[in-house]
Amino acid sequence: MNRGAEMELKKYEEGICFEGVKDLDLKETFECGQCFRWQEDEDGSYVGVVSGRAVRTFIKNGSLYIKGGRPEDEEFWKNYFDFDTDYSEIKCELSKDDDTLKKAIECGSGIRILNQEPFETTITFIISANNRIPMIRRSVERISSYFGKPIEFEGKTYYSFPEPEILSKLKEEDLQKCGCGFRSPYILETSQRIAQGEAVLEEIMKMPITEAHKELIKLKGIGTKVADCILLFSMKKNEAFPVDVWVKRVMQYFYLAPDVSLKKIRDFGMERFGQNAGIAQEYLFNYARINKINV
DNA sequence: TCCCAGGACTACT
DNA sequence: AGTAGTCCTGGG
Repeated sequence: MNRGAEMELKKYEEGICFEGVKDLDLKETFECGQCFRWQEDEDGSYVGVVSGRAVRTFIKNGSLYIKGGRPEDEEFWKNYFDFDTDYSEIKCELSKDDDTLKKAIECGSGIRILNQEPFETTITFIISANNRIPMIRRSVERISSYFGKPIEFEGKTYYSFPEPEILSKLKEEDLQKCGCGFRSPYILETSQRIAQGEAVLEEIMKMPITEAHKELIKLKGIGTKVADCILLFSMKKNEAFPVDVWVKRVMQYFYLAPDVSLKKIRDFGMERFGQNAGIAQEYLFNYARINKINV
């Protein structure tokens, strides 16, 4: 599973650069619904803010360039892009005896699961409930620019996603201004519980998935699906299988009956795809959206 | 004007 | 345990 030895840090004056990256397509990875703060530029590069770091990323000749990335952050970015996981091997395993996944993987072979910051991921996916991607992006951007810390990069000002302590002190109307709607009180209450240490995401992250999931859904605004997203996208739980409407459709279409419950789909996905359920879910999700699969 | 969208909550059987 | 009705918001 570890191909970190193949990865090398190439000298690059304006930032850092990883040579020989495999199984990575920035568009597929940044626009598959797991993250909401990367913005594509005209030249195809992406600018984003990750854990307080504003950078520009692009791939050239098989190398990933992170303009603005600091050399001392090599491990941070290696972890963020999940470079210690061998996606080729996982794709091979998932394709075996599964024609649906084989096709789905061909449609999004450059998708990687990013390792994101737990608190930002938690709030972001509370916002995702019954919401569309452009609206989620807009709310997260507003929360950051109104309440985050400014970061200068390439002559422009970007903003970090605010800490729990900051969000916990806001008023409901502050979040309404960000377009959070009925989720505003959920964001506030969950931020307060985290800021006060009643819920410790770093501790939840260490728990086995079942226990961690149980802890997460105790928080306001977090149900089964949102908890699974937090586990998969920020807590290294690749066995999590978030079932949203697209995954529901693709699973009902290819694997199950058209009327099975969300819980059954989740159980089936985790059972069938095991340790790689979350990665399988991303390929299937992407495939369902591209092909507008409906049951 | 009505309807729905990448769910969760609450209040019911 | 499992299921309806309701919820901000904005785009079709």
